[in-house]
Amino acid sequence: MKIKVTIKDVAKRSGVSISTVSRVLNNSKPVSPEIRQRVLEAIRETGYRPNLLARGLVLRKTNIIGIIVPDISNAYYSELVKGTEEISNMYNYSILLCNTYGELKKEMEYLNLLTEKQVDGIIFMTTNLTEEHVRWFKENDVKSVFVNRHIEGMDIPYVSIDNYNAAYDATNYLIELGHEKIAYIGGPLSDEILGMKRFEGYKQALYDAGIDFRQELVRVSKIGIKSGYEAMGDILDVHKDITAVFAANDIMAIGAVNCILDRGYKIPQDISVVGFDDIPFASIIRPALTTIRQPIYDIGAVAARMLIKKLNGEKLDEISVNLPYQLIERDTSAKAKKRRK
Amino acid sequence: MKIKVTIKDVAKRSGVSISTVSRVLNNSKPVSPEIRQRVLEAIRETGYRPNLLARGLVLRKTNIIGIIVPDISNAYYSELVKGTEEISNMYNYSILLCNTYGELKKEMEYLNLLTEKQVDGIIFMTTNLTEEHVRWFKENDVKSVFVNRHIEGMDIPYVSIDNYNAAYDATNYLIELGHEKIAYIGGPLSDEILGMKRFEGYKQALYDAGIDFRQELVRVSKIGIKSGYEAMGDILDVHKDITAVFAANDIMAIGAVNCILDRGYKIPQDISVVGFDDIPFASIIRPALTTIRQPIYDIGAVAARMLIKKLNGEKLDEISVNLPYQLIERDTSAKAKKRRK
DNA sequence: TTGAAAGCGCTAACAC
DNA sequence: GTGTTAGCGCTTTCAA
Repeated sequence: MKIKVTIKDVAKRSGVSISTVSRVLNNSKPVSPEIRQRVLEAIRETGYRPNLLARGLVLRKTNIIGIIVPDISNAYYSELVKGTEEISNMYNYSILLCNTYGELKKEMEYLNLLTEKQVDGIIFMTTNLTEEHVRWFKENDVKSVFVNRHIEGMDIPYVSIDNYNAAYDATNYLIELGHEKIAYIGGPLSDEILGMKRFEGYKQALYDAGIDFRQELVRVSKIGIKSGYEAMGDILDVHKDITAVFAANDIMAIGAVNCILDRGYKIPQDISVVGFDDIPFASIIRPALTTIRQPIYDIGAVAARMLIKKLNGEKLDEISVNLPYQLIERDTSAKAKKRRK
Repeated sequence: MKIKVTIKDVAKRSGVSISTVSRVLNNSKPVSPEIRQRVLEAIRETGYRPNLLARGLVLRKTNIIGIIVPDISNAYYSELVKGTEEISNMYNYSILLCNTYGELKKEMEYLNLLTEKQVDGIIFMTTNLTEEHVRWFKENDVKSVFVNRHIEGMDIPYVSIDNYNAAYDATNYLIELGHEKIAYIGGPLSDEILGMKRFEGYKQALYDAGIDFRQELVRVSKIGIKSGYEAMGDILDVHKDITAVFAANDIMAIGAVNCILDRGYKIPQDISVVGFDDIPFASIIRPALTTIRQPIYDIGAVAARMLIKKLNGEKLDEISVNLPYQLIERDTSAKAKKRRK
């Protein structure tokens, strides 16, 4: 076990005071060239590494950003975390990763833990923003940025996409292909985005096109391939004549695709499917999935950038950012066979 | 901006010394019930939260584990990180996430950064273990655990699976199905696992079955769906009569599957495909991929558990652990049409 | 059982 | 330009 070498050792070895060492370390004040040289040499010889913990204690700054996600093994979140990680690293911040399984209890624990660990800021993601969250963020003024969620009336920035309009566009795309019986598969209603926003976009598009909304054509369940599969099955059991389905995310959409295929229907000839997110696998599965592309990596990157600006006391141009989305036409969607009446 | 409340404030408010507060906080020494009560109350009233940074400085313990991965957006690594995160959290450790893109430079930077941040230990993953890594780990005695890689002659524990035998079994499975012309698609040779171990298992299985190894049937490239697709294409251009292919991981296998399908062959009737890893999407794509299942989550969990034992000074039962793997038969593999001679 | 004081490794006034 | 010193918020001797 080597003994840790500290700033004192470097000071002693180079025959200067610790403040001088600190100065060359941080370039915080001028130091004469010869002394700087001596110090640098001593650092090299001793293999000195500054203790960032100690520095953090006096500077009240850890250069650590906490990131709270429901499920890091979910392609959506891992891509997003990658974005935050890269940007953070660029600005000399590290990422403390917290996985919550979407459980409120864990989320609250992590929120508290992160503040105790003195992280400089928090990037927060949850599927279900509750009163308890709101209260916490009101009581604890930790610099934070939200992703995909938003607390009304608080100045916590957030980054997302316009889920309502994106869902509207996706549905409308199917309508323009001539589809009328368009099923909807979504997340639980407790989920503001996957349960509500996208559902509303779907309904509005139907409405604007003069198509009656029919509750029998929608299935809502927890998010997952299997639920997507089952939801599709439930609908197909009763409504064999649907010609299209819009799923609130790719995971559910892929489940739906598998179900449709397993039942012997052809995609897109018999049934068109449109997903949401454009996770990497959307383009890989066959048939490749038509979907709404979210700039997932960018969302993470922008969230990190906004947080860092906040940490630097810079003014944010906008408190909330909606990044552009895009409809990606691939192989699961086609014109409806029967003409629209 | 609220002013941070410190242990001093709590002490003042409850009319005791900071040492007493510290004692009730940590249960480190007996404190009389009345005083304990007073202190607890003061803590509640002030909303005091211990500063873990300061505690870490004196205890020389941050309860943070650094984890270094090539690509967090890769399903394999994100699942693995999930395993470490969960176990770490159970034992009161947090995860500092470092994404390297497999670049040596970034890996070294992170290694240094993590030690400066005083993490208690490091879980290290790389695709290509170099001399520089070895040197670093020799010079810095940071408690670490390796995943899937191993430094010969050092007592750094690692956890993995037996890649050689798993690849052997996968290949042998195809042989037993009657296949003889079995192509191999793998990672770069610089990659100890995806380039070497699995390749050798493949060759040995061929050898043991009396099948001549043919270099023309192997393609090696960087890891990715696209490379898998292209590698498969290259082979198919020349050798239209192969009846099976073993890919060194699922990503490449999925690329290969898509290529085979795009060229109008049927899977598994014309060509069987076996992958490696059993990433979540292996069971989702159609046809579902036959593959070797690695207990990915468990690998991460075990790595974390081992590291934490090390941090506690507990003796490890084994310095290196190979977790069990399993061949999962799904829909991309079937008996060869022509009988083996 | 409690308090005073030293010190973890560092930065930043403040003096010189 | 350089050194001395007072903390940052906490734990832990050491005395009382």
